[in-house]
Amino acid sequence: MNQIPEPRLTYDGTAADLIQTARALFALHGYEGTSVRAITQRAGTNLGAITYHFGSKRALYEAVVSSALEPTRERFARAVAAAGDEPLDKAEALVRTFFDFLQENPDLPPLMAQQLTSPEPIPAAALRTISGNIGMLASLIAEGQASGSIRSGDSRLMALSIAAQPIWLTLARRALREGIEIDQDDPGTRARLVQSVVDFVRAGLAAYPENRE
Amino acid sequence: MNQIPEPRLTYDGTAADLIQTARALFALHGYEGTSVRAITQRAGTNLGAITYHFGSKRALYEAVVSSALEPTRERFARAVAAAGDEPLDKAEALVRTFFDFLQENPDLPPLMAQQLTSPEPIPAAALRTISGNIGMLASLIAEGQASGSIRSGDSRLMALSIAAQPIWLTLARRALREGIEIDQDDPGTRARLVQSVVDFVRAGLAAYPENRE
DNA sequence: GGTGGTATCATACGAACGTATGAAGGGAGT
DNA sequence: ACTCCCTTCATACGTTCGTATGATACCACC
Repeated sequence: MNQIPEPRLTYDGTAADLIQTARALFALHGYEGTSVRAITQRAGTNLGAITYHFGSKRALYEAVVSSALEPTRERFARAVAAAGDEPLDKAEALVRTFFDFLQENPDLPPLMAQQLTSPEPIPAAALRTISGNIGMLASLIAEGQASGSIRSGDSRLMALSIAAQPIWLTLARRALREGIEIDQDDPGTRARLVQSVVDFVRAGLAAYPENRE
Repeated sequence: MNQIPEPRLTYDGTAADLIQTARALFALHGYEGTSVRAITQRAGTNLGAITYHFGSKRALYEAVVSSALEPTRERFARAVAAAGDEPLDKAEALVRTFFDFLQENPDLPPLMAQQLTSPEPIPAAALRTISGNIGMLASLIAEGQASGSIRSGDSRLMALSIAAQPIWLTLARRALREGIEIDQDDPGTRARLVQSVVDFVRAGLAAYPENRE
C-alpha cells in the first residue's frame, strides 16, 4: 500500500564507515557544511560510495540521525529498571544516564539541534524514539504522582523540563567553558554540574522537600 | 595596541536590511546553507552589498549573532527590576520574559544552537551578553539563598538549569508539535507550558515548598 | 556647477559542490 | 572455468558558491 521504505538502523562494512564518519562531520559542520567528498575521503572510500549505498547525501543524513538516536531507548529502559521503585530515584537515574550517554556520544546534541533548526522533516524513526523516551519519563512521573511522592502537574511538560537540561548543557559545553569558566572536560566540574541538575530535578518534582537546609 | 576592531551592534540602511534578512535565513538554513545571493536578493540589494558593507559573509554572520543577542540584556534587567523584592518572583519574571523574548525572536534559538554546534569561535560580544545574563540570574539566586527563600547549591549551575528550559523547549517547538502533539502555536497550550516551567523552576529553587498538594 | 566620496550596480572568475556514468574488481555458486 | 552480482573505482557534467573588479549613480559641499 505505497509503503515508504523505512531505512535500516544498523549497517556494516563501507556503509557503517560512512555513517560513522558522516555523523562526526555533520555534527561538527552541519549538513550543508559537510561535503560528500569530505565524508568519503575521511571514511577511506570512493567518492561514489554514498550514492551507491544510500542513494543521496540527504538519505545518508537521515540514516545518521535515526541510527544515532535509537540506542537511547534501550539504554534508558535499562537505567530505569536498574533503579529502585521510587519514581524520584528512577528520574535521577534517567538524568544521570542521559548525561552519560551524551558524554559518550558528543555528536548527538549538535545533530539534534541542527535537525530541530532545519526546516527539513524530522525522520520518522527519530521522532518515534524521542516521543518514546519522553513518554517513558512522563509515565514515571505520573506513577510518582499516583503514589504521592511527586507534586501535581502535567507529567509530559514536567518531563520536557527535565530532558531540556542535560541536552542543552551538553550542547552549550564550549560556551560554558569560554564564557563562564565551567569546564565539563574536568571530571570534578562535570560531576558537580550533573549533581546540580539532579538536585534541581528532584527538587522540581518532589511533593515534599527532601533534605533541604 | 593591536586592538581587534569590535563590530558595531546597530546598523541602518542597506546594512540593517542585510542583517535582518541574513538573520532569518541563517536561522532557517544555517550558515553554509544560506548563500550570499539568497540574502542579497531577499534584501533587495545587489550581490556585492555584503562584501561592501561587511567585508565578507562570515563578518556579516558575526554581526548577526552579536546584534541578535544584545537586546536580551536590557530586557532581562527591566523584567527583574519590575518584579518584587522576592528572588523567587524575580526568577519567575526572568523565565517568563525569556519565553516571551524567544517567542518574539524565533530566530534566536536556532542561531544560538548553530553557533554552539559550530567549531567557529563565538563572537566576543555574544559571549559577554550570555555570561552577563547568566551572572544576573546567578546573583539573584545567591540573593535568595542569603535571605533564606532559595535552597543551597551552586547558584551559577542552578541558573544554567533554569536557562536551559525556555531555550530548548522553544528550539524543539517543531519536534514537540510533530512528535508529542504539544503545539506552542496554540496560545493555551503555550501558556500551560510556560506555567509548567515556572512551577518547575520555583519548585527547583525554593528552600521550602510553596503551595504543593 | 563641478568635484569627491559613498553606495550600488552588472558581470566575471576560479573553486567546490552533488550526482551520473561506465569500467574494473572480486568472491560465491554452478 | 565461467558467469553473476555486488561493490569499488576514476572521471565527467552542470550548477552554485564567495569574492573581486570596474563602471555608474547619487548627493552633499566648496
